[in-house]
Amino acid sequence: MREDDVKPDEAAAAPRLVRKRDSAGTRARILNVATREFANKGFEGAKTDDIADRARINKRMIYHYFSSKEQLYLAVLEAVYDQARSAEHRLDLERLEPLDALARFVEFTFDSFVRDRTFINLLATENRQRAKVLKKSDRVNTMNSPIIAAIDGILKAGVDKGTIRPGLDALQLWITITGVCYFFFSNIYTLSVIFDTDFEKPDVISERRAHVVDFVLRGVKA
Amino acid sequence: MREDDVKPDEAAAAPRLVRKRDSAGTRARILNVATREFANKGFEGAKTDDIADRARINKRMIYHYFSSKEQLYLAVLEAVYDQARSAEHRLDLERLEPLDALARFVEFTFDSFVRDRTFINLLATENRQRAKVLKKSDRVNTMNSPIIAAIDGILKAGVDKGTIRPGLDALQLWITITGVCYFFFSNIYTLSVIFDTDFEKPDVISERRAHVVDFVLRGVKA
Amino acid sequence: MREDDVKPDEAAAAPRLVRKRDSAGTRARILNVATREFANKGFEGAKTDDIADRARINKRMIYHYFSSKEQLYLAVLEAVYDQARSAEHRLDLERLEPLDALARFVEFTFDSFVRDRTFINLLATENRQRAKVLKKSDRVNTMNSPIIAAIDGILKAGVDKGTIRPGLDALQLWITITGVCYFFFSNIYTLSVIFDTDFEKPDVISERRAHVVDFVLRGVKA
Amino acid sequence: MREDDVKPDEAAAAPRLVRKRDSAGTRARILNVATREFANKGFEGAKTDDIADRARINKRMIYHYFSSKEQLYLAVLEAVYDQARSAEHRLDLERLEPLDALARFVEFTFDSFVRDRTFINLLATENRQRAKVLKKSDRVNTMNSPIIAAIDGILKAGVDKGTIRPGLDALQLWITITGVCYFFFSNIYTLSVIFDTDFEKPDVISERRAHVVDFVLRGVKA
DNA sequence: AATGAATGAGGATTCATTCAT
DNA sequence: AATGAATGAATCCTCATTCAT
Repeated sequence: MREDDVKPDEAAAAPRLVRKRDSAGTRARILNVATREFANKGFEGAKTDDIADRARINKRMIYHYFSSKEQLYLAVLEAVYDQARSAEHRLDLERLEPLDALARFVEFTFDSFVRDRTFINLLATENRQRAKVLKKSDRVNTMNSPIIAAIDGILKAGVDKGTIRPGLDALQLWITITGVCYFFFSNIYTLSVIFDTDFEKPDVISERRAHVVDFVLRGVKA
Repeated sequence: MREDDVKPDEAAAAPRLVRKRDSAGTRARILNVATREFANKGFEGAKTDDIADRARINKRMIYHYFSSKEQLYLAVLEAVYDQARSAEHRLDLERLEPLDALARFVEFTFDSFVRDRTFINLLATENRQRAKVLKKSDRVNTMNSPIIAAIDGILKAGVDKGTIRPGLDALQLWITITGVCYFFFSNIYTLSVIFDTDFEKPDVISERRAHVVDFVLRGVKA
Repeated sequence: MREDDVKPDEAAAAPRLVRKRDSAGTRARILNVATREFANKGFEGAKTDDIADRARINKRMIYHYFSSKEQLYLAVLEAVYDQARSAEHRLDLERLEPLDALARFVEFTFDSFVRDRTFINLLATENRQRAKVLKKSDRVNTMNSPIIAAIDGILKAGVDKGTIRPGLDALQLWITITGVCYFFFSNIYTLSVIFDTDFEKPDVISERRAHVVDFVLRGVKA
Repeated sequence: MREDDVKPDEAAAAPRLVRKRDSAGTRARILNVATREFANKGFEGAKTDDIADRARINKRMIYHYFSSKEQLYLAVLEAVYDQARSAEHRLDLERLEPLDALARFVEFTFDSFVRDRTFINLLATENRQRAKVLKKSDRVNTMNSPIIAAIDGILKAGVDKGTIRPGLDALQLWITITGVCYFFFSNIYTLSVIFDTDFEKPDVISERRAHVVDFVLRGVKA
């Protein structure tokens, strides 16, 4: 039972002979490759040998920079949460009309999964092991508060303007929006089998996108 | 990195010396234990040794009845889909008013995850490996059509009666409902860390349940 | 590293439902299949499961009739030696002119390997394990004396008639004749690779046959 | 059914604690031990665990240096063919009179099997599996051409000088010479049982040797 | 900083054989 | 006579990690 092998990494492959004692580069290359490996194969399925091979570094370097497979995996999780948060940060929702801001957030969330399911895969792995590793992070928690605060602001503004119904909780809404986007992608392979359809086709995806935006706005409007 | 071990299986433990040559029983016991193992540890993380120990059978029997770890895992997937489908079947939504029927379906979906996250865990594993194994099943696909047909019937009835807005697609709605319930549970561990809250507490869960039912009905009403 | 699988046995396949409690038939079928299995895969490579499957009998029957894998293997060896001896017996060399008799024996030996390499394969296996099993037979030894006696008679007659040179030992000659035929077939696969030729082609075989007969007669003539 | 165990390897035993990180040495030791194991037990009968134990290396090293049991076995085959070829090379037959050269080649072939039956045993195994592994070698084929060319030269010279009869084919003669020596050793255990004699006794062996040389020369002389 | 060699504890799977009917 | 269930000891191979340089 072997996963489809990830292709050799072009970005990583390049500076083979040139590079010598490039601390930051080596570390970054390990992290990049490890992110893909853990996302594609899960924690147990990812092999340190493969990561070393694909990163074109000596296996010993993994331990030099990250101490253990688990620590490397945690570094991957933290990096990926960082990226997600800073992408949200760049959204700049405050300047939009409340309903437009929500629509944009839904689209942003949905599209982020269209581009890349790395985050979803890592979270699947981490939840299967009950967040055992993520719990050990001292950087990750409260990382998501800004987006909840932003949504809270939008809701309040919308209620004030009469465009959004009162009584909505920002955290619940965030979970709902994320979930309604997330599930389609997190389960896209089994859904494709069960419904005997290829859910990855662009038109299926854009149909889904339209439904999600419409549905969320419906549920939120005054 | 070892998962918290599943507790020894009481059901399985009982008839140690009494049982002899109980074909159906042995098979069933393997399947039960394997379901929990694969759900708790994923495909790679589950160990045939552990399954054999916990099922209190000789390891060789796994191969006698299921040929390989992968086939055993597929049998688990099929069994679990079967159960899900027959639970849906018992719902008997047709007799209710359209909006009530939808509410009941949402509650049923949500509650099924409250009781048992086995299905969620297995799907997480299976999606991480791109449904590689599920694809090989010749029993699973189209298994879910009945529920889509049922929802379609509800939507049509609701539109006729003027209680449900027109233009909704049954499959999209099913994905939305399932997703809005599913994500909360599939990601409950990482969410708990990120938001520094215990999302498993009963009052958090029932708050979430109320929100979901309310939100779906809002999105559906005429 | 899996051997080319032997095809399902038509002879054995037939009387599936008809046969019931056919002691001699069951035993014979096991022996037939086992002969092929041991010849094709060696002692270690032959699997009792496969033998049972191909003989279409319950695995337990092997133990019923033959006690163990090793005993079954010994029965195969004995049967195969029996057949070889009785084929030699039918040769009836005494009535021919000494040189013709030798020529005929060479051809017979050579042709017996063309038809069937079962014997060669079994002997290869048995010699690799230093005749450990054959030693345990109380039927096999001295089985080959008749042919040596026959050759001895031929040599003496030929010397008397002046057609065969004196000083030849019957046993040495038997080994030489057998060896000169045997080696070509026992090593036909590696020879084919080493010399990059297909030694199994009919014309290659008949060229070899002519050489062998010619060479032996040359070595023997007065 | 366990083969007589090979005695612990003195050569390998020595530098237990001293040796550290000796790449070439480790590889060579594995290859040596594996050669004996495969020769004594065949491919299926040889156990990687035993090889590791006897080579006094960690089992993992076998896979480090040779990737798999089959690759290790192929390396053994190639090494053994290499040795055979270079021994032939050292023979330097060209300087001798044609008949003496052939006599010497026969004696050399015979004696090589007296010293060591490793090669015979490995070929027995490999032929039983139809040269499946040897076929995969890209180094082995055409390895034996030099000796055929040498014999061809001898035959031509002998014919020219009138000491060797015309019409002999070098390849056929090589097969005949090899076979006439080989069979006695490849089947020495079963022959000993069948003829109830110990064919390994020195005087039996030298009697055989004299016969073979005499017989080949007879078959070749003008 | 970087490397290749080395390790020990598993991991899935196979196998000849025996048990209970 | 015949069967399917059950067993325990191997067997090849893998993996995260450490050693020596």
